[in-house]
Amino acid sequence: MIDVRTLRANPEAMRATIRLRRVDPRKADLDRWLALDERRRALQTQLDEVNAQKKQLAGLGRTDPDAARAQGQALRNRSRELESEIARVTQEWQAILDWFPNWPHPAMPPGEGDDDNVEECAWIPGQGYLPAARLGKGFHTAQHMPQRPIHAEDPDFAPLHHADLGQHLGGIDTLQGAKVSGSRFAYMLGDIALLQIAVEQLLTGRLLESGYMPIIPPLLVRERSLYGTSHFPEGRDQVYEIQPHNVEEGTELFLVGSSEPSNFSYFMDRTLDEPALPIRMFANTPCFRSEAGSWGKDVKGIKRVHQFDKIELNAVCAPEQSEALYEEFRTINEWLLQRLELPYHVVDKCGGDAGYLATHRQRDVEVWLSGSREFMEVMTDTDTTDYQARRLNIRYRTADGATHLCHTVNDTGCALGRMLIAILDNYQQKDGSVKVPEALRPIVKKDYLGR
RNA sequence: GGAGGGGUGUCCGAGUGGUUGAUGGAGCUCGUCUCGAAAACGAGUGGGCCGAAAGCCUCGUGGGUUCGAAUCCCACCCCCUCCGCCA
Repeated sequence: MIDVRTLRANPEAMRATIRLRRVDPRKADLDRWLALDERRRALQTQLDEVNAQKKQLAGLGRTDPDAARAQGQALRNRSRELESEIARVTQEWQAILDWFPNWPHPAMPPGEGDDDNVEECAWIPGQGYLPAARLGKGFHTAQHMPQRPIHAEDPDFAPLHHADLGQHLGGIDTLQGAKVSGSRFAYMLGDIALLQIAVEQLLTGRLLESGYMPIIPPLLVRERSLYGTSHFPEGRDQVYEIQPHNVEEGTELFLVGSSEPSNFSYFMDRTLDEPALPIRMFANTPCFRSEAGSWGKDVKGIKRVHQFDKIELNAVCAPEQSEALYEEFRTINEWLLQRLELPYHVVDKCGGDAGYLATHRQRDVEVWLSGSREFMEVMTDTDTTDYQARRLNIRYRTADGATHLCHTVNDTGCALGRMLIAILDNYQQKDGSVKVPEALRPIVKKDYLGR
């Protein structure tokens, strides 16, 4: 949610922002909102006056109740009319306000979709960063990326899709997953499951060294948490809604699609002391997504499934700290991919492709699948400034006693299922085996899977 | 699942219809005292809305009764205790 005072002062800037972010103008109906806002304030002023009179009468009522009663009834009726009218106006006012996006970073690239994202950097194992002159828009650097499985000892073979490779190795079973839970569910077994555990330990170790606080949060949350992080109302169809029959009547919970709402909600309605900031934390949790409307897309394998594990990085901080944390998260993302020796590029997301409404600025880290010759999103780094903190009511207190809204920054530390895809794809060998990345061998304790 | 108790400011804790946004204590801030600190004493100290001021809202949330609600009524949310069940 954005600050209504800033909005009132800059309606044309919001009109431009709605265009930049490609928000449906019927939902983010600025003109309607401005009219409602004016109406709302006028009504509130009237109500304040009536309330002030009521208060005066209440004082009179102590000495002369009959006189107070005579005048009071009319005032009460008037205040009720005003209250119900304000409630009606506020409901619509709020419903529109919910659809206004965060103010974008001045450098957020314009554009409609992923072809308009701007490449910040690209890295290839053994080569390092590509020169800036080779960067472009969208998937521009794909042409410079390896076109054969990069870690294959003999790259002269037709690479396998990760689903086939996983099945061949006996470590990914989508058929039994579908039998047990339906399509888009999978079992991961044995060495491939171990591979995931190894990635978890690699990253977790790094985060602990850097002082990140581990957090194990609830994964079933109330509506307010998802509304607070702005996953609602826009992404409501992407989560599972739980209506339990075996517990208390009327309980309504949602399975989180990311631990971000759970993690930030820990700080909901709290006022933190400034010296405690920034608070950096990470959670390794399952994530549940209904992916409604994506039928037919990426149906093979585990790229798009209803349940996957993810290490999430979150920070609650003071306003002047959020940009630095946004960069810090990127360095951790790059560190992991470089340790795993996976090629990738980082893109600055354009207005039309920059995730949820809370986004002030966002970048994606996309790993290159040298076998499949495509980029795949594995991490998203987002600075939401005070947008989420305002809805969640997360504040901090400065030394002079004043309270201000915090900023929140969040990043995918690692989408584990997709990282497995990247490893399988890039490390596959001619004989159908998969080389284990150096950094994971201490835990996997094998040089190859399937040999 | 059964039975009971309770939600008040940063915290503890009064208040059961009339200047109570709220007694008191702790904490915190400032001042006096002190070489300095502690102690003592004095003053201050929740959040939000509306350009400022005035004013209004806020005692878990929402409704209701009343001239007037923290206080009475209803619904919901949450917490605690005992029993049951369970990892």
